[in-house]
Amino acid sequence: MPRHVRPPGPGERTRWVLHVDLDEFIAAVEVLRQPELAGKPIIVGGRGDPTERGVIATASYEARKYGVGSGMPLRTAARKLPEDAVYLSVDKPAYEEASATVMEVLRSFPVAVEVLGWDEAFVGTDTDDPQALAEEIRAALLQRTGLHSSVGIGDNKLQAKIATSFGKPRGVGRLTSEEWSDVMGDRPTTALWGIGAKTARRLDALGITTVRQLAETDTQVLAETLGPTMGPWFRRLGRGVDSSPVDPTPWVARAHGRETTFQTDLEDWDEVAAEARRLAEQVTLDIAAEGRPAARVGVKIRYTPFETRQRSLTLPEPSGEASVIAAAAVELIGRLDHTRKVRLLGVRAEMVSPPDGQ
DNA sequence: TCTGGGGTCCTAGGACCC
DNA sequence: TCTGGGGTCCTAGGACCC
Repeated sequence: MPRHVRPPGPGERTRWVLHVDLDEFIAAVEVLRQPELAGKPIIVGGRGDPTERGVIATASYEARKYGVGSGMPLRTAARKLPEDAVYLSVDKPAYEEASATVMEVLRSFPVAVEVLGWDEAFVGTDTDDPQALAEEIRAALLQRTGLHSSVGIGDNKLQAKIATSFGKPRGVGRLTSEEWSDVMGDRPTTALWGIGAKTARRLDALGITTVRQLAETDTQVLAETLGPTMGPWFRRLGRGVDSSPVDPTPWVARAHGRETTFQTDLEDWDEVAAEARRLAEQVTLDIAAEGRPAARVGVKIRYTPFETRQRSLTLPEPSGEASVIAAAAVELIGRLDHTRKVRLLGVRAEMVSPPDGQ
């Protein structure tokens, strides 16, 4: 396979970037385990009970025909879907295992692999035939995991990521600097990876609605209105420019958190504090597994009516003790508005930086 | 009876020090 | 009696992503 040359080293820019994205990953893993579900509308999310509070993690393509998708409340989805729809709870270990195999397959190619999540990764390569490599990767993934995927080809990560959507499902899309302006120019700014609804609204206020307008806006103006870092970065997004290399360095967690949504709102703040202690213990187990103590502790509260608040503090000294983390969480709970009802509670711990060399 | 759970990164503003 | 300006740390909050 001479055209794939050699694996690029860490931090090295490659000629091509491929973005590999598994199709309906979570639903597809469930079908592998229960083949009789194939072809049915499948919803994975929450505890698998559409009468409970919870949202969709993944909907199968069959289910998406009914207008449901990721992030939609399960109760809303249940109203749109037919009787024979299947609701499943989230089985994290199963997806982690499937994901590990997927990444193993990618790493078996002479490329740099940067993992983005359970079901997607960037691949950096100097091959002279990215299309062939993309097809080879798709075939290898299907053969070795039974899972279908889509691949985007670009000159950089930003382009490759967007290109994948042009290939979905089960195909290969392409978006390079040469095509950027023609393909992306008239699209709304939200078509860019990194611009969501809130930022789009702020850009709108500046008279910027399309990718082309964003690309042509003066850097100074963007820096002044959107911040010295974000402003210029948004402009680069608009131009399809992204110089960040595919980084194969293993991911190191900065923080761990646990949160729960209560099926009925909590009004008793003693119960909220008790729940915070319970979550703090789970977080302590998570960070103990990393082998690094917590430097900061935070809590997140979602009230009813829907409103989110966060509080955090720096510990006097880093600690991996459940009692210390729990006490900090309870202290932070004390700073919140106890006249309100609680629908969600989260506790998180930011860990000290890993020893040297990241 | 809408609106999860896991994260990352950036910014504004105050405190504090020199 | 007046009180600038730079640097750093901390808290709160927000945006975004999968």
